[in-house]
Amino acid sequence: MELDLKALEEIFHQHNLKITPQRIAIYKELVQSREHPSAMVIYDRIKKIYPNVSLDTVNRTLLTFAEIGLVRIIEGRGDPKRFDPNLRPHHHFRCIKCGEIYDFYYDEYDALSVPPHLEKKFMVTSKRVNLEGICEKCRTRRE
Amino acid sequence: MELDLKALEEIFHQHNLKITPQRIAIYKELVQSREHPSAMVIYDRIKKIYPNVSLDTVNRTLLTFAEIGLVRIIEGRGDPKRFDPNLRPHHHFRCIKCGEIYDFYYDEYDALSVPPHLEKKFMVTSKRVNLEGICEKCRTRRE
DNA sequence: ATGTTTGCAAATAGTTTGCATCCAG
DNA sequence: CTGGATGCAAACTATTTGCAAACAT
Repeated sequence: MELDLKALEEIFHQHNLKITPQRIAIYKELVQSREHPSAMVIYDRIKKIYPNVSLDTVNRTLLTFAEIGLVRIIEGRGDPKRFDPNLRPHHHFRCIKCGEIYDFYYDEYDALSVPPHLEKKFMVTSKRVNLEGICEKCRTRRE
Repeated sequence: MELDLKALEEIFHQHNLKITPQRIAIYKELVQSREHPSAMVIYDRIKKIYPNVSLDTVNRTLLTFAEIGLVRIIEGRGDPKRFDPNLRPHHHFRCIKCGEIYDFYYDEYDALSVPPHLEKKFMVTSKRVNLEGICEKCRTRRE
């Protein structure tokens, strides 16, 4: 699902992007974070290893990644953009209490067909199902 | 689908919200805009009729509406929040060129079942399908 | 070498907040 | 009357941009 270093560098080459330590670090951090972090969250973590990366670089890099299709910007209700390195077709459940976003896989959703009445008007390139509700943690955690 | 004045005032009462000209105007403007406008867009339009409403009021009002479930904040990729007064179950197609968001109705999507493996863990309160692609306008408009 | 990328600082966009005034009930 | 709602200005958060220095190729 995520790329190893070799494949990552290959992608960079394909898009004429230089292989910089920042880009590698940002991608790695994003991949091993399971919670679809924002630029700020990634920045905070990376700072500990590379104290002189700037938040701007994290932002620019993530946007670059999004442009070349390496990551997706998650659909949400504004505020900090959050990023998803998972390129396999998948869907999201968002907890309305804690804001956590969980990936899940479900063939039935992947196989959804485009509504016939839209097919003539729109060229559909992506289909995603977004579920919302209360996650396990928040449900058991009182209330 | 949208509420008439009577019903709207009724809703306000139910939530102990006062009936102010600003709230009425903002709701009306939102309802008759078919393009899921942002606070700023609504503000610009309303200003022409009520030159002294403030953008803050528009923002606060829309957030209040969202809290009481009168409107929904649309799922998007950050930046300006956009609002949807359509309470009927429906889904969205977003054009990746122009950013326009189109409502559509499709029983098959409404009837989606929650994946069995999630049912134990999550309490699902909302299911939405988001399609993306190129809309008719952008497809015919060259390129 | 050289063109891209980076870090910094400043600018911008969007939204939120504090507070005095105003107005709906 | 009176508490909630509004308008204004300032604060804040997230993101973007200009530019010189640094780095990858």
